[in-house]
Amino acid sequence: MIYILEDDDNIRKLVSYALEREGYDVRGFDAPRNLWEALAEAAPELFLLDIMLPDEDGLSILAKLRENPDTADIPVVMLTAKGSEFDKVTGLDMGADDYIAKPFGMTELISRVRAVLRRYMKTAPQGREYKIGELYVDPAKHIIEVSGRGVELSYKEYLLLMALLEADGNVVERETLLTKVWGEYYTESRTLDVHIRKLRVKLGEAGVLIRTVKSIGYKIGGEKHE
Amino acid sequence: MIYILEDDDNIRKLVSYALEREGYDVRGFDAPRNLWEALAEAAPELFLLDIMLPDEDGLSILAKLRENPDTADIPVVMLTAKGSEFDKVTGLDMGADDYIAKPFGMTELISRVRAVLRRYMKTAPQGREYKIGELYVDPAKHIIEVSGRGVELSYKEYLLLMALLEADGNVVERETLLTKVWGEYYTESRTLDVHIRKLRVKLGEAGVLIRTVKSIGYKIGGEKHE
DNA sequence: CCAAACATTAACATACAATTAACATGGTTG
DNA sequence: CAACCATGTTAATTGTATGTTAATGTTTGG
Repeated sequence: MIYILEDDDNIRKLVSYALEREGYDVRGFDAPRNLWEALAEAAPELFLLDIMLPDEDGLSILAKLRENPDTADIPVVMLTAKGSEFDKVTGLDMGADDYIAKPFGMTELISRVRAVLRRYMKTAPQGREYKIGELYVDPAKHIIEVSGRGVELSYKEYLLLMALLEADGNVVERETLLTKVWGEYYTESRTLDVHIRKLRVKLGEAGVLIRTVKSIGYKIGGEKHE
Repeated sequence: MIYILEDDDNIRKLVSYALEREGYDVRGFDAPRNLWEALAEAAPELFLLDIMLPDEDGLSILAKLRENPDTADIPVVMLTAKGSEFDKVTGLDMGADDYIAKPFGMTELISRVRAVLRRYMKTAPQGREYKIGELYVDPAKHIIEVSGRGVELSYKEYLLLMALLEADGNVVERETLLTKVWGEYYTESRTLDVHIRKLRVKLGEAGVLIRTVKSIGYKIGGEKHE
């Protein structure tokens, strides 16, 4: 999702249209207050900010975005009608990730947006971590810890644990676990139970987090049902 | 240190002078081969590349820089005499971090260079060195040391180590390592294992830093999280 | 053009993970 | 309360990924 703040209706619509054709979700705003309202709901992946606006100028908005930890790391591209270098310098040094001088072509806009997003993707944190009681799991680093002590899991045990963690406390049906860990074609046997057991044993004190939901499947942590 | 590759003496000297006044160390090159020679010694923090050059064009140089793990992460700003959007797009999509269309003002140049460097600082606060336990690696100077003693690695061993280091402790899948080190078309064999082994042996006491994550791949470094 | 360094492959070793079978337990239900 | 059924448990067997070594190709630099 890209948020664009631009008071000129023509430019805003043109830009929105161009970006949407590229597959981006776009939401346009003609005044800062609408932007702030939308931000309360959800943050975008990128901002396009006009530097010249009726009431509040683009640079002070940029500053506010950088102050707020929720938006500080979201890339910002400034749109400026003034061609003077002074504005460019100021904008860049305030922490904008790029700027585009009007009038600009849509091809240029798109390539800039893409470039900024690509740079950002490289640094964005991908693998989230899980913490449930004494259990800590970092999938990206393949680290599993219970009370700070590392635990070594085999591949299937790991897949099983991940399947449960990803469900976020919801019950995962036996069949779902079997397909997720063993693939589409599994043969019914005690295999799942045996692996659940080994997982519980290896997790030690955190083993009790894995709960049996009889006749349905298993869940991890919390108290949620279905 | 900034390296600038630009065949026009006037422009090169002008740019060098402007950047030096800002406190940057600058080294100018009028032909690619001189640049490659200098790169064998030490890598810069940023490249300024002219897109139009006598023998080898700037884009192919950009491509070569991106291929080499020593320079792949160094920001590149393209200088272009052609104003057409096509060139800009191409340059950006090749992985340039910014471009500047000639004729450009020195103020703009400096602000762009500063912006790119600032962005880069955010993502690479370590300054392109790696230290993990007794292992020290400086890709820019191509130095690998274990407990202060220099270690000589072959090319593939080096690529392998870099692929692991760049992942920053995250697990790198076998397949990823194979494509990163051996290219898109590799044949499955024990090659990866053999190279991992040679790496571990050459790294001596630091060899244990490379950890096998069975059924997934390898990772380098510790277990800590906070 | 040869020697050395390096990369790859093959063949085998090893460790340990996955599966299965056989049996145990424990709770539910009529 | 007894039969039933789902799950737990254990241990033996089978299977597989990776480690290791040595031989064989392949570059490269003098």
